[in-house]
Amino acid sequence: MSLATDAADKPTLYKRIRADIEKRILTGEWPPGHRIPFEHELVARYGCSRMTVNKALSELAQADLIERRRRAGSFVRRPQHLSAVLKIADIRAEITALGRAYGYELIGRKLRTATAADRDRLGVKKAGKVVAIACRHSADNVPFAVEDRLIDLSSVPDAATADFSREPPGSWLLHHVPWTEAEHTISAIVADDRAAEALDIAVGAPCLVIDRYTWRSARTITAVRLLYPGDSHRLVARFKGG
Amino acid sequence: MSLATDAADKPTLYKRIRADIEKRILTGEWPPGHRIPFEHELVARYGCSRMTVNKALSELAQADLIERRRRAGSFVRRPQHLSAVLKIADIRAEITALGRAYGYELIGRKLRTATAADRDRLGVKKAGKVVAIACRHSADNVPFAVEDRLIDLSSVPDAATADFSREPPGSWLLHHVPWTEAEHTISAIVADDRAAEALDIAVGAPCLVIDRYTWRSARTITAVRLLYPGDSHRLVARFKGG
DNA sequence: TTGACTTATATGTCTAGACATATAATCGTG
DNA sequence: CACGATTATATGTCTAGACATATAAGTCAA
Repeated sequence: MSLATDAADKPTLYKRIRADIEKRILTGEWPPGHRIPFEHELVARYGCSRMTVNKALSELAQADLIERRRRAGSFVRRPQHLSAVLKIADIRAEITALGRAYGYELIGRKLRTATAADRDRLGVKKAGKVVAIACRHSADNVPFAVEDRLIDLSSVPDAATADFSREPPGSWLLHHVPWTEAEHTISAIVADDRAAEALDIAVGAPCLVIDRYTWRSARTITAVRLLYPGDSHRLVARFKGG
Repeated sequence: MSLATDAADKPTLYKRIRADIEKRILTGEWPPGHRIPFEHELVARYGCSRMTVNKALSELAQADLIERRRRAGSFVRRPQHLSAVLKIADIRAEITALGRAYGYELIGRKLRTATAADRDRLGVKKAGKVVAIACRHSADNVPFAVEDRLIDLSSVPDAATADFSREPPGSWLLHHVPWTEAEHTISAIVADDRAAEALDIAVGAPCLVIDRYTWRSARTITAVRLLYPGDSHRLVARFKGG
């Protein structure tokens, strides 16, 4: 019987507070920039202790839905563009799932102290050790993608001794290192001599480029550039919306 | 004077507890499946109250780094698969959000009975009416993307009379038609004569292509192809792991 | 052996306080 | 008016308890 507002079942109080606020943000009732009620106001409204509303607000802040500023209050954060779920699986899994034979070839692997370019690419300031890896993935013996990767050893010490001659670094990392944030940048280029040779395509042919950066908290794990032949490969994202 | 482990500066206690645990997980000292110390053990180790370690563990759980089970304890989670939220905003909103001047130009608009090619593109069998739209988006008066769109009028009758000379069809649809499913296909091509002229780039220059199909229930709403200059435009997707 | 019941226990939620800290607003002074 | 010092206040962190709840593990009967 849904007679009352929504105290029907019985989620815990802080979850209800969180859900209430979340709903108002998502429906646009509280637009970006809107100041949500102060903790003491919510305490009064829900008749609970401050720690309870604090927990609700802290979780909303952790989820980037709101921003909290001392002395000023808590505010609805800006973004909320049209968002979609894009699944970019581990390449080995992707090819295997397509029912094609996966091939992997390690082209090069170097362990070095981070150069200025490496630090710039990883977005770190201190010069620690890194592993640079170049490799090629193929499907049914046809080049599928070339990979150029940098792994920060201060974040992933085990990568120094991992055997990447048989297991692709992407798969290895996925199974050994949890990540909290990542960023993909997708762009297009035309193949230069080196790319053309590695992918067995013509110089000047279009290539799809995916630059992926992965972090654990604020710490960089790895930066990878994947080059796909653009006319044969397609990145498909299917998702549900609202 | 970094003599101790890392109590040098002074993050709050619960953050230090969280960081300590996180580090052990990252280094592999506590592999997936490992049971981390019970709250009361951490309370003893850090000499604090249970709420403090609870906050640290709760955040690690919210970040999916650990899994907490009543009566059993807290366990290191297996690293998650790579599935991500890709944000592809409405182009007008995207450019505006960048703080650049949005420009829009309708190149052509045709209302016609669906041709075989149209039906194929929309994935429909019956020959209904469609609107074909070609337009160009610019940022600070520089071509940003060209759009080639087909709208199924049997799904969106209002589109027949909508004024697309001022409002881009993407924004119009986003605000008038709810969608339930969409699919993006991203690929790379080199510019042909027509694309080169529209985007003001050289013939043979790389272009990023996004083909987007949108449905409501099983009904096609629209199919659109967006062409971006590949060397200047980047599609950025930032997301949280899970 | 299997299933049902009981118990012990780790986490989940909550309270009513406390002090710390960053900072928006205000006040004073040059 | 400009600028530095002061103050008020909202959030940040923490405590020492409490009771709730799910469930692993043990117990006992069929």
